Amino acid sequence: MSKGTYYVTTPIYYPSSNLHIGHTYTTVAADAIARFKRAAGYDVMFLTGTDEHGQKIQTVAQEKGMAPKEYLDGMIEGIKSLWNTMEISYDYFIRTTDEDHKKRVQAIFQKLYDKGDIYKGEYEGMYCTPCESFWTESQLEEGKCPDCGRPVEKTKEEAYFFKLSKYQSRIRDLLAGGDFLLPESRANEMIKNFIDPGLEDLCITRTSFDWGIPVPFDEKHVIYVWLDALSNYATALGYPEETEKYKKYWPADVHLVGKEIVRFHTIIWPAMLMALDAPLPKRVFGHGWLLLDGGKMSKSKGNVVDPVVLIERYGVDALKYFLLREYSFGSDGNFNNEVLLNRINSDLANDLGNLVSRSVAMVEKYNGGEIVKSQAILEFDEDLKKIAVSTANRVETKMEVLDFSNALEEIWKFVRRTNKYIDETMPWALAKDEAKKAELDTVLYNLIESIRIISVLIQPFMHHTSRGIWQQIGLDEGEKTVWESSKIFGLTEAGSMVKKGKSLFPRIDVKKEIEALDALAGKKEAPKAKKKKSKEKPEVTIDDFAKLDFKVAEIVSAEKHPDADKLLVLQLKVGEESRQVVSGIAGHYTPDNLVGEKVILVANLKPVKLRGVLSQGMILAATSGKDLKLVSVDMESGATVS
RNA sequence: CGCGGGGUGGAGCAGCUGGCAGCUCGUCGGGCUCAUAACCCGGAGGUCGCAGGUUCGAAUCCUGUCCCCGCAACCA
Repeated sequence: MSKGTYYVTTPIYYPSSNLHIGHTYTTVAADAIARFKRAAGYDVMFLTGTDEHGQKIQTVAQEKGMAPKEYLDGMIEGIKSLWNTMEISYDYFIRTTDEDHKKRVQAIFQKLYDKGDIYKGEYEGMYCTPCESFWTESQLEEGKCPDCGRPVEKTKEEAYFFKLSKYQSRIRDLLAGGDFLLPESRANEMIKNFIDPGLEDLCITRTSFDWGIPVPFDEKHVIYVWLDALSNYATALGYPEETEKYKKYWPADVHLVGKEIVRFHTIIWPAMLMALDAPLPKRVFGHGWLLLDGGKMSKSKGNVVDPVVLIERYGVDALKYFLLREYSFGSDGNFNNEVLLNRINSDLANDLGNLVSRSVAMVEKYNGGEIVKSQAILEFDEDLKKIAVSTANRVETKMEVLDFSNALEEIWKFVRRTNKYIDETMPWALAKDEAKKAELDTVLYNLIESIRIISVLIQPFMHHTSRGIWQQIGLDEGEKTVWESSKIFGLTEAGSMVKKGKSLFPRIDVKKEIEALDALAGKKEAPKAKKKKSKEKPEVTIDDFAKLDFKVAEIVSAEKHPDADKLLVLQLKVGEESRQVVSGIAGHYTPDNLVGEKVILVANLKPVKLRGVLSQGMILAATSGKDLKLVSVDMESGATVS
């Protein structure tokens, strides 16, 4: 009976804080695929889980005064309960702290090492001694440790490397080749940005923290994120053991990932598998982000949308429908409450909910709730039936390429067609004429049958609603609710009884709800703002301060830096002395209106070259959000400031 | 000339393997009264960022140009 197997995954999420709507988005999409494929007769494996190692987890747990595992157990309980609430039909939930995962990662590491694709080398990075942390150049904030604000030093440590470079040309072929990575534009991005400039071997272990899986033969090293995390897709099936499950489901049919981690899934992960001589996943889909007011959602901006609030108010199915219907899966989309509420009202309340409500009401009113089959045929029937039985095929076509939005749109075309059928046949008019009883019966039958088909079609996306509909139209889950039954018109049995129930989707007062949601968001932001202040810099003594030499300087001339957008090159006069300073204020000041300005210079800062131009010191400016103003003072050039 | 995405009726988007410019919301007018003030029909509204080119024909292909947004770089 089974058409074959289908293995779909979400990324494993990093539980350093609560999940937001972006995580929900990926997971809801994966769930829809899983349910759709199951309905279509596949033996489906749907995997999700959490990535639980790394320094950040260790730190967060420490801040809360907990052991990492204790902290994680709480977080994972929360995540599982969220997926539970959302009726996410995952088959397995992997945690990278699972003992069997750890064992398997070690086995993979060993295998790669034996093969010669892992070697010992030296990792060079910026090290903050007090925090015992390595940082990459880009993680540094103003050249200082992003955690404590203290200076870092370039330091080397022993580490293991994976020979990523060895697989460069094979990876390039893979990405250039076709539909391994969708949407296609992302493949170009990978090739041009990362592969063509040359892949570097990947550092895969650390000694600077210990919350991770130890290297099997060298315990002071722990395996760093990628080898550990990416392996989950295979270890969840038992790999590297050739278990039944592994043989059955590997390779994965699709990895769903957000665009920010496409790189790891389409370069590092395939390279690892190549090194292991394991089959590659068939496809990686890099979906877009949900943006908030046009910007990226981030915890630091405090603009994260909490799915739980939305579910409590509008229900799981409404949120799922919205996420899948509103956005093109491959591109970024703008999230906002008004769009959400309007979509719920128009598609779910007005079109679908109201269709069920009015149809069931008519069967009750005109036929005492009983569905009667009659021989009468109306001129509108044929068109309705044609659309009814052909919608499933169109949905299948769209789902094949993960086009959720248009898959749902196809179903809704049918929903609207059914609403139109009511207007065309005017059952209330037929009901007034005894002679038209047979026609009325046909109309009511066709309505309920159409609703049955709709309920089957929406099952992969909103199975809760499907059940609600079955209750109202007197249908039991069974052969009349399986996917294939949506391709046949006429399965509803004569004599079955309908019963009006609660509204499937009550209409929402958009204006009121937006106010309510804003109020909720407002309350939540207040405590968040306080938290941010904890990021103040450490206390200093007057001696520390006295080390700095501040002077008033006059800007003599200013021009744009030849090779940088955001930099201006300033010539300053400090008393009798001249200085050249490069400053990152091009976004806020034009060279012209700077000349003659008197600003404050940090005069004894070590000179550096910025994009090739010498900078002897820095000038002070105040910033708030996107605003920036130079600190200026009306004092003679050369005056000291303290 | 770092990489990439985008600029289509009031809003949000689709179309982009070239062939009368489409969808949802909003708006205006009409119909209906079974239904969750819902449903159905119709109208108004776009020189598809701008300028060239290829073509019988371009939103769709090519060239140039302007603007927006990510990433990268850089912000002493």
